[in-house]
Amino acid sequence: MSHLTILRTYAQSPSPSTALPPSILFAHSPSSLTIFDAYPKATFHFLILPRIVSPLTASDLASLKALLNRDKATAKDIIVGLREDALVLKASIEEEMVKRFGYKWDIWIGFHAVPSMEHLHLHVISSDLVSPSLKNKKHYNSFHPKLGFFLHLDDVLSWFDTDPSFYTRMSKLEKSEYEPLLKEDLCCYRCNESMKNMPTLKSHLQEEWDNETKSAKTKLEKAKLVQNKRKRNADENPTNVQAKTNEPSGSVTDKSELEEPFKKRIERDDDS
DNA sequence: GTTCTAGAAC
DNA sequence: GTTCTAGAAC
Repeated sequence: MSHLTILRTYAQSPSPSTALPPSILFAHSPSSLTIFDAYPKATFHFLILPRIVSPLTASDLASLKALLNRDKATAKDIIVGLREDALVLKASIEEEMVKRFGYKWDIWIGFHAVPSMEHLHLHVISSDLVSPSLKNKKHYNSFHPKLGFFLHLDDVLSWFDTDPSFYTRMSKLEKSEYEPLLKEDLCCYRCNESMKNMPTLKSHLQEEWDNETKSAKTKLEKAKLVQNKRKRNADENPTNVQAKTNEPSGSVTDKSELEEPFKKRIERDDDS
């Protein structure tokens, strides 16, 4: 069995849960399979595959390019379907992030412009890009969120609503246009700093993620303190909650801690 | 897609 | 001498 066609074999399976072990298959529906990427390029990395069900053929679903260059309405249906599955998956990844790491961080959903394996597959990958399987420049650049090789799902969906000539142009997905991107110099997608080589980039990505984790946890701790303080104040003075919560706290120096809940309150007022 | 390894880069 | 990349082989 060739590694290059293994995904098609999965997608053709009439009974995925009996054919595939739970170490490969994460979930499935009548229209798709969600599998663990065999060589995850981040802490969380899954693939969503559309199943080959009539009237679709393996060749319709060979790649994003193949799909976009067939019937436009069908292509949109398939991609919208994959999106729904991806959002469900994203929610369960976030739940797992909170369980295992105490906070949640970005998850990217998209296609490679030029795939290296046959059969359409949607990547759902956490933004840390910290993984032993991320080994070379091509691996990294293929997921760099601003380089152009990784096609964010919502960008691809937006092509359907632009003028037809733009859709036609984007649907070409020419190898010659995208493959050179994989050879671009290494640079951190977060801070834009250029990196000499892969080992340097990998330790930098680890650092960036560590910093993200640290500040997320600090933020959560601060929020908890504010919450506890409000609760204490309310308990001490149940008849005058409003006056207490409006007191300036004095110790909070970071404005962003206050802006976020404030913004939400404004939005709620606007909605009603 | 990965593994292996020659030779470039340091 | 060691580290690292990138192309060939699978």
